[in-house]
Amino acid sequence: MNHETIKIACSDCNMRELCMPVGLTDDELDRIDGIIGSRRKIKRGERVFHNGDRFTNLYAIRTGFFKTCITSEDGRDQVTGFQMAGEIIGLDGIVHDQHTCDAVALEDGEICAMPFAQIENLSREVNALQHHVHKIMSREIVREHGVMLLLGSMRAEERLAAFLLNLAQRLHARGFSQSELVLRMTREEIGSFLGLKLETISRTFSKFVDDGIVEVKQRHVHILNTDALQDIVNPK
Amino acid sequence: MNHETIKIACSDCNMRELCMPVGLTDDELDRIDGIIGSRRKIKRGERVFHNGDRFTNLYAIRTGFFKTCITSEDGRDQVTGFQMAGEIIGLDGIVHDQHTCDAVALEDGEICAMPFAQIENLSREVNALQHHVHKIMSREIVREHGVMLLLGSMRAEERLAAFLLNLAQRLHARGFSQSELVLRMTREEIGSFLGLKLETISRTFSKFVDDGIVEVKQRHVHILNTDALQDIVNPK
DNA sequence: CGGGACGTTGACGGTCGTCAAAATTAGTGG
DNA sequence: CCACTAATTTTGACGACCGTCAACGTCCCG
Repeated sequence: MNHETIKIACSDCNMRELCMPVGLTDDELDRIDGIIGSRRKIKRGERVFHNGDRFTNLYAIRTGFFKTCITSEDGRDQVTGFQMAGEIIGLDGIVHDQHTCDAVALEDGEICAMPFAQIENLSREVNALQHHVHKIMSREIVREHGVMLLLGSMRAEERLAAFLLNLAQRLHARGFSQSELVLRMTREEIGSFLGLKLETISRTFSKFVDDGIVEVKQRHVHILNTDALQDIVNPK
Repeated sequence: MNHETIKIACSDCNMRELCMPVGLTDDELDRIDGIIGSRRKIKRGERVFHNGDRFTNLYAIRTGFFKTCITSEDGRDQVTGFQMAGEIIGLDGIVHDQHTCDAVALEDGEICAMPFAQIENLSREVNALQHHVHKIMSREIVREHGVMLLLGSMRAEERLAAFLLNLAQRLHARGFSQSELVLRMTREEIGSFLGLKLETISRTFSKFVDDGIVEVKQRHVHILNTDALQDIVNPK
């Protein structure tokens, strides 16, 4: 193991409001700090975990941008999500003590490894932590319902519009601009997530530009008309 | 409330291996019995819960066949899953104390309501229950990853073949035939789940019949060639 | 027996995938 | 810093797949 690891505390982490339950006592917070095993730097392209890896940790993203993807037997690939600071990855591994997807860094970043056995131990004593873990898993289930709606019933323009609005909203919640965003993934990865081919992503971007809804320079996207995007997602 | 409710015990339930962790002591099993609030009969078409309902219970299906579906603002509908005996529904409600989908019975059945607050209480003391709850949620996340792969990358024939194999396998695990199944849902509901229109479902069934892979009489499906279905899902 | 829900089939068109080529950018090593 | 190669993106032409619309058939239940 040549990963750089640093001992760190949630209490110092500016992502705490995103990862952690609110209203903890100092004592509870200290105890949660104790289960954060290590902070690990991840380089672009590096995998946090891989399909088939033994499951031991959940990972909280401190910085950076990640994707999770599954590969079917015959080599089909599906991006199941893009994750950013404050989000938790690895929940797929619990059921069979083994990860069923890959988590890959799309840019350099840092993650906190949290041994799941310790999370279970501590959540028996800290009710807020227990409920928080349940909420995180439930949130992921609800998020995936939304993706199923997108994949099952939306057309290409609707999918891309929904995708851009979702990204912008999540970045905004982290203090970034609501209208300026930098895509950390390729057109192919967007396409894989949205169930479309990269050419369709490219064409749809071009159409949005023609319609004056966004400006696109490479991976820099400037949303000029949020309402128009919203109307595309939810045609009245 | 005019729902018929019956006090019931997990220890008597023949679905126990499916709902419950294994290796519990008698004492632990008794305590889990204690949180099963009521057994409720559900008629075909009746809703177990509805989008917007306050979340208080998870529900274990004892008998019957159910669907869960979400509706978007503009009225789009997406079936997010079909559930049968031994499966748990309601996990979507945890994150916001409110259900975000509908659960509807596709045939008469019985469910066990399990107050989630009591599940949390007891799982602080019974480790096997705690871990079981985590596994159930993780299993649902992994299942949805599979649906995303299906919706994102498969063609109509592949989707329907995967759907039939999945149903047959789950029914087989419950002691039913591996090759004979009765669909409890309409073509439209299958289509909604698979991201296809009902006409496409009907046409694809017809094609499978022409190819000698299945026999279809209404909702009765006889799988004649499982390998052929498998080859459709996973073309080599 | 009649009405309504459900299912099947056909014709046609639109959306998006496929294939190909060119343009632009990023990455690498000299 | 520059040259060169690989990776990514854009755009076009064409066709396949599936959606839409319509008509008809079947089953179920009162």
